[in-house]
Amino acid sequence: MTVMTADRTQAAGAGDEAVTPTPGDVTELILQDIMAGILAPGSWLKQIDLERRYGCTRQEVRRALDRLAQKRLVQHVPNRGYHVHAPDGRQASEIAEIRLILEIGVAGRIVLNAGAPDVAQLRHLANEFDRLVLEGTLMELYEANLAFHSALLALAGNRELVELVTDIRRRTSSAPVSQWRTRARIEQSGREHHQMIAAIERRDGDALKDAITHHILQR
Amino acid sequence: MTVMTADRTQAAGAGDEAVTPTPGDVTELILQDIMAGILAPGSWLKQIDLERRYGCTRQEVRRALDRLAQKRLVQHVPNRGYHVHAPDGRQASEIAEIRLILEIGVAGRIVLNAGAPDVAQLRHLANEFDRLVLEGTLMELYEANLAFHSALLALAGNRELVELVTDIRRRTSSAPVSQWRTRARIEQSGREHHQMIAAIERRDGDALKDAITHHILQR
DNA sequence: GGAACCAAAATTGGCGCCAATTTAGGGCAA
DNA sequence: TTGCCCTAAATTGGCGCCAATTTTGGTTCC
Repeated sequence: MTVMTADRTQAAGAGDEAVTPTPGDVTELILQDIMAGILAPGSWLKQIDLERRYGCTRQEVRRALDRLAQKRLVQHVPNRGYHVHAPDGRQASEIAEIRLILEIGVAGRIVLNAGAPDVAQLRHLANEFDRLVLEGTLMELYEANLAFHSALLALAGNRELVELVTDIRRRTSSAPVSQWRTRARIEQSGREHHQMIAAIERRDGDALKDAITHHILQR
Repeated sequence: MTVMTADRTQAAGAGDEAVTPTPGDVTELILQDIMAGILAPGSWLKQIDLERRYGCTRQEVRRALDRLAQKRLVQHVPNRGYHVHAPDGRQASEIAEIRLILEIGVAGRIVLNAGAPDVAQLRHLANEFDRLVLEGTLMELYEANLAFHSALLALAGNRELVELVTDIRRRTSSAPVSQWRTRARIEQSGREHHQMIAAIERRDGDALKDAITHHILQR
C-alpha cells in the first residue's frame, strides 16, 4: 500500500491505430463531428446513438463524453446527459484576446528564431491553405489553418505554448463554419499568412505583431 | 473473495484517513494529495490503494485518473497503470514563460480596470499570504498565493484567462514544495505582492510589469 | 553463483446487467 | 377541448464479475 518507487520506465509513445472497427480514440471522432457541424451546438448527445454511430462500447462513449466535458466542448447535466456546448460571444472574444496576447507576446522570439528552412516550411503551409481555399472542404481548410499557426508558434521554441493554443482554439470553434463567413474573408486570411511570413523574413517584429493582430481580430 | 461493496465503513488497514462519505469529486482529493506531496512525483497510483484511501469505487478512481491524465498531472501507461508526472525543467520554464507573457500582456488592462475596492481586496489577500508565512502550512500558503494571483488576473476582465492560468499553474506544481525552497524567497514573494499592488494604485503599468516579471521568474 | 524460465499472485481494463431517474404518451375528469 | 395525473418506455449511471496482461517469487539448468 501507499506509494513510492519512482521507477521510470519511459512510456513508449505508441501511435497505434488502424485495425479493428475502432480506429483510435472515440473522443477524437466525436470532436471531429462537432467541429464539422454534424453534431450541432445545443444538440443532445445520446449515448446509444454515439455507441452505434462509432461502433464502440458504452463505456468508451462515456469516457469520451467525460473528456469532452472536461475540455468544455460539451456540457454535462446529471441524469439528463451531455449536449454540445454553444459558446457565447463573450467567451469567444475572451479567447481571441488570450490568443492575441500569446501570439503577440512571442512575435519577437519567432522573428529571432526563424531560419530560412522555417520560412520555407511556413510558406509551404500557407500555399497549402491557399490551394484548399479553391479545392478543399471547410474542414480541410480549418486543419490547414491550424497547421500554419501551430508551425508559426512552434518557432517560439515553446512546446507547451503550441499545445495550449491548440486547446483553447478548439473551445470556440464548435462549428468552424461560424468563423469564416465569407469566401472573401477566407482569402483575406490567406493573404495575411503571407504578410506574416514576409514580416518574419524581414525580421520585422512589429510588422509581424500587426499582421497577427489583424488576423486574429479579423478586421 | 471480494471485500466491501460501496460500504462507507472505513477500511481498517494502514492508518489512513480521508474518511468522508463522498465529499464530492475524487479527482480533487487526489489532486490535493499530489500537490501536498503525499503522492510523490514518479510514484505509481495503484487503483486498489486509491479506492481504499478515498473510500470510493473502482470506476470513480478510474475516471479521476483519466481526468488527471488529460490534465497532464499523471501519466498513463497501458496495462501498467498511472504514475504521477514528474515535470522536467524544460516544461517548468516553458510554463513560466507562458504565464509571464499572459500576465504582462494584461498588466495594462489591470491598471486601467482596478478600482479602490479591488485594490483593497488584493491587499487583503496579500496580507493573508503574509500571515500564513508565519502561521500556516505550505499548502495553505500555496492556496493563498493562488487566490492572490487569481484575483489579480480577474481584474483584466477575462474569465477564461483566470481559469487558463490556474490550469497551467497546476502543471508545474506537482509538489509546490519544490517551488518555494527557502523561507527568504517566500517572504520576498510577499513583498512583491505589495509592490504589485502599489504599482496598480499608482496606475503604473510598467512598474506592474516589472514586479510581475521578478515575481514569476523569481530572481 | 548467476541467468533464464516457469508458475502463481497481483493489477489493470472491459463488458454486461440492472437500478434510478427522466421523458413521452394515453386516459380520465372538469 | 384542455389540463392533470398516472403508467410505460427510454436513457443515464453505477456496480460486480472476469479476461488479459504484467509483476513477483521460486526453481532449475548451465
